[in-house]
Amino acid sequence: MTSEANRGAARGDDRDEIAELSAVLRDGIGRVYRRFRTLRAHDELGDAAMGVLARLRKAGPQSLTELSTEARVTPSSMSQTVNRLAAGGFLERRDDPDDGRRVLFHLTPEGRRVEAEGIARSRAWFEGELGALDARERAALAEAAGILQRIAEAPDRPEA
Amino acid sequence: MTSEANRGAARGDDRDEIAELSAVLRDGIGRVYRRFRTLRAHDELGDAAMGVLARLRKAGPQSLTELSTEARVTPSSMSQTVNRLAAGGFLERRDDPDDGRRVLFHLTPEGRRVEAEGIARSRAWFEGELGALDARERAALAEAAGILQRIAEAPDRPEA
DNA sequence: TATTGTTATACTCTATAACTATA
DNA sequence: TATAGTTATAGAGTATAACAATA
Repeated sequence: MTSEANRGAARGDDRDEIAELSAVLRDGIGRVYRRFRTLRAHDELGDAAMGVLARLRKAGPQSLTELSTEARVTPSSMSQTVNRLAAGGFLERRDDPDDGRRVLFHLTPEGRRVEAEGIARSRAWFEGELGALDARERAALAEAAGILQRIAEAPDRPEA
Repeated sequence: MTSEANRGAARGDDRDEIAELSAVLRDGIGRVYRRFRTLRAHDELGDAAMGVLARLRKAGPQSLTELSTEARVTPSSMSQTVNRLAAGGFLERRDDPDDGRRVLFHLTPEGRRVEAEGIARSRAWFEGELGALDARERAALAEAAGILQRIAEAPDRPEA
């Protein structure tokens, strides 16, 4: 457990520092996330729906399983999210020609449009705030972003 | 990364860097936030409810307006959240003796207990991940946390 | 009049359980 | 049997609108 020198330390005096960092970082993340959510215009799609559209734009047509895995929600939850999107005309179902069980979800032109425009407001706000920082602060955020993405994908820890 | 250290630059070549940082950071924040949410045990309170309990512990009894302002939700939303918490016995309403319109929400012993225990699972996971980082990475996260908290509280920008 | 708080109603997002269809 | 996807139902969280009580 306490073998490695650098990584996986978390022992002795580090523990207080880590607990403090955990609390502060979690608080900051929660605040910014909720701020994004509240900056959404009233006629815009919700965050789960927007996430699906963004995923389809970035990765092309996806199956339900792929979408639910990427978003870390159950297939059932994702099925309902894509139902709302399909009802609104933002995506289409198409049967996978190679596997009769699978369904591939494709962006419609309308879906592509709202994906491009949908995050404009909160993005303008966030970019404005980031632009007001100095280069050193932005560098810290850039490094933090990479670490957060990595942590978010980490498998559950067996938790000794 | 370009040279200068003047705040509020955000012009010329910086713009691409900021747009990229915005997208990546937002993605990382969203992923970690949702990960926190899904790590919640099924019998635990939701994130809005836990946020209220945490606020009451940290800041003492609060009015509805104070709670809703701090959480950036409408007073109506917060009223419903505290209703659920009161129904579960996690907090109590007490009339403000100095202002008949106000109600102060107090933690009950049970509320204090679940607040202390409730975040244990996701905190253990997060602290485990943070403990696996090296000191330089943790320093970047610590700086990022402070910046995020500051940004989250920034007033809306007039939108140039 | 302004502020504080509430209820009624509706939508998004999520989950578990039970189900169908295909591999 | 295993995998992919769906529907039914329920609960949390949020919002707007309409309201009551107090300052």
